[in-house]
Amino acid sequence: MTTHTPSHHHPEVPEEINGLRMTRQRQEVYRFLMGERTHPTANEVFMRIKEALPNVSLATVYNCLEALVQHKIVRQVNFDREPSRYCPNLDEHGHFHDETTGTIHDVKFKPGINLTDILDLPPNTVIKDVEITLRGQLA
Amino acid sequence: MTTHTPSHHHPEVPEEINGLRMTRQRQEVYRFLMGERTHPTANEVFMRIKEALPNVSLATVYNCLEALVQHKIVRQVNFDREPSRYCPNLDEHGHFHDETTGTIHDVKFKPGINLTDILDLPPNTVIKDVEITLRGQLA
DNA sequence: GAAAATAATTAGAATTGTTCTTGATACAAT
DNA sequence: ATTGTATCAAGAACAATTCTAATTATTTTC
Repeated sequence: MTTHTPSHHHPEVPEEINGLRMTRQRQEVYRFLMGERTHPTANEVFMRIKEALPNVSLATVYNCLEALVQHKIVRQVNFDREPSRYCPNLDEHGHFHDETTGTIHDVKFKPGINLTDILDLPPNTVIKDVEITLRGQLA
Repeated sequence: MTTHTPSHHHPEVPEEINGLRMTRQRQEVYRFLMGERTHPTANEVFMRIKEALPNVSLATVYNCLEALVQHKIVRQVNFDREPSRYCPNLDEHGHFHDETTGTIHDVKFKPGINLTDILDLPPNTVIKDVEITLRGQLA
């Protein structure tokens, strides 16, 4: 028996994350995203992991990304109507879209800031998710 | 000559707003949006103004909306990958998407709050546009 | 005011990002 | 091993939007 049996070795990526079975395809998607600060699109992920997994399909990349997002392993980020991008940073943060270079930067909140402190929300509002996107340029 | 000549009457909607010629179609789109608090989609605008303008096309609605957005007469709002919605409120504000009812509410900032006060932006950043969207429920 | 130039509109085709369908594979549980 | 369940691949389908080409309105120029 020359092939690895998952339970008999020490993998780079755990077999399961947040209850999601980490198949080979999901591992590749996950590993690539973790090493990226560029917020790649599904297609960019696809192009990249094809190097390691030549038979992977774009549909599978979409499936993997959806699974990772649903299990809160990565975040999906949308800018206007552009293709969705994916972000390994799970901390609460916003995104700054630099118009001149087209790059996207994570934006942290200043310490001690609470969204509900600054927004005039109706009472008894349960916020499940916040998305803050900024567009502009680095002068 | 029984038809109106634009320069001879007092229209409900001015002939021009922010340098944009207000054609009949644009007027209908604009007037409908101004009376709506529901952030309609392009298709909803289309369905509605067809009542007044039966020959209007969806492409025209898209053209009108784009023109109105580009001239800063209305705002385009995107929620995840859902169809774009359009908002007549030009004040800086966010949007709360109530998951239970599917409705969208404008969210004001508390007075005196400046986005740059709470975000840890890189120096020399010129912000052209901010989008804040919240998802959750009114418990 | 007519003619020419420009802009807006329409209908439908095309495009794009994403999702769905189907059959094949892999994996897990019995 | 056998059955059941999950995942995957390939390509078709889909939905929102944009584009194309032809037509109609409006503005400008004479």
